[in-house]
Amino acid sequence: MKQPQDTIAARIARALADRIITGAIPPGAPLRQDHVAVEFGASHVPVREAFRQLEAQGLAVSEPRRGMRVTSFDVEDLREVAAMRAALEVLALRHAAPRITPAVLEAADAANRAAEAATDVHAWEEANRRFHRLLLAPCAMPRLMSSIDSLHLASARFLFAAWRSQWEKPTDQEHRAILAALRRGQTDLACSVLAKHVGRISGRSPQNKFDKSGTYAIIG
Amino acid sequence: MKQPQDTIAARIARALADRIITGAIPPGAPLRQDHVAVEFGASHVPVREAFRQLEAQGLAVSEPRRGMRVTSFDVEDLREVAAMRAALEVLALRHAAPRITPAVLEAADAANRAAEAATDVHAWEEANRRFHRLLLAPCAMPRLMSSIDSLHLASARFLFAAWRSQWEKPTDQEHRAILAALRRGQTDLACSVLAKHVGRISGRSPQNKFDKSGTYAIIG
DNA sequence: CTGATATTTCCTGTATTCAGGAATTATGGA
DNA sequence: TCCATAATTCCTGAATACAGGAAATATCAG
Repeated sequence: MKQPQDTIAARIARALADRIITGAIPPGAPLRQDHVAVEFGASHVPVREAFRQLEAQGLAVSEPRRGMRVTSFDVEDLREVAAMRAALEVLALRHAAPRITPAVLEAADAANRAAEAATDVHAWEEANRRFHRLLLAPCAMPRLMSSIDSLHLASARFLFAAWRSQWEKPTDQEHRAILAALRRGQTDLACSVLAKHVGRISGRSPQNKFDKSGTYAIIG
Repeated sequence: MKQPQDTIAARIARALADRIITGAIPPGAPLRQDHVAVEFGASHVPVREAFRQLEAQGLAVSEPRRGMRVTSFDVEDLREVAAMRAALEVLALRHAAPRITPAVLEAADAANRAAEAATDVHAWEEANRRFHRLLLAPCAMPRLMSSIDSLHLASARFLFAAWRSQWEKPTDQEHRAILAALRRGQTDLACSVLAKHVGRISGRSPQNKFDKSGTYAIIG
């Protein structure tokens, strides 16, 4: 259960990150270190380190002498994340394309089928993220992949916030188009489809469910 | 001297980050928390938090149960940083261009003149970074700007590592071309010049001064 | 010289305590 | 009554002391 090469701070950070992403801890909520410490049966030192990790992931902000607070977001943030994802994922795909093997394409296809078979938003998100990551990872650029992962985290927050109650599964026709282009070696086409596809996420969520103040306005 | 709204951990992180970027602490060097603590007259708790901040900036890596270590880098990392900068700075400029005022252009011009008047690499780097930041900041995308800042940090590390001893000042002709294009409202031209300009940094450093193992191979 | 063991070093985490700032509540004056 | 000021309380930031454990180093026997 508990890996020895896994620090308590890292475990707390993962648990809190998951709650923030899924919306279990809402945007704007304060994170009180003593409260978290007793919940995880730890002292405040690893808790503070976990807070720093959340801060690095953009999931929380520290207001000195006033504690940590879960970050808020609005449609503008979603658009920004989408634009950054488009730019960076296209860059990654361009470098990855020559190194993508048939095995990778097959795995990505499987991930896409898993997404289309998903029955809830959580499973769909996991499969969708896996699809993107499989195609981009061959670029072998660790810093770039880490940035993309962080953006996917933010995207997932929006997804869960907007589509918690009712959620209609998208068809992911574009995923298939990307795979088809890659199979034919049409890197440019794959990149342009990917850019459009990622750009679409900022239009796919129901904007009226976010208010403009940046605070939480969710959802039945 | 000491701002009250400034935590000890943040001060330690800034001081260490500066040393790492300038090369005062070389790549691969271990960061021992107790040594840092006594040097700054602090306990190990804020030091560990500072380490996390360095980790978030990509300046150090934590090997669990073995301590922190300053990250190494090689030409491949430089190319990756350059490619990411090109992608993200073009994105930022495209959003910033319609909001750039004559005052911003004037300030950028001043920064460029300061760069050309710089007598040492440190002053040049500061002015160069200011030039880029002035033109991009009007995009009003905080996450994007923070990513670009982080990439500039990494770029500066390469710059200081490669050009510590002898350093010939570049002419920054391209900076002027970007400004001219922006003054004429030619956003596309400005973006393409910027992309080429940023891409050039990966060819401008003397590659032979980096070895392939990723360790430090610098410089008189 | 080699390999196993012992020692040391230092990272990770706990518990306790305290100082200082922020927010809230209580108090007093107009 | 209402507003401004003062007191209290809460919580973060930080220090100190200490324990457990892993890794590196030194030591010693064969």
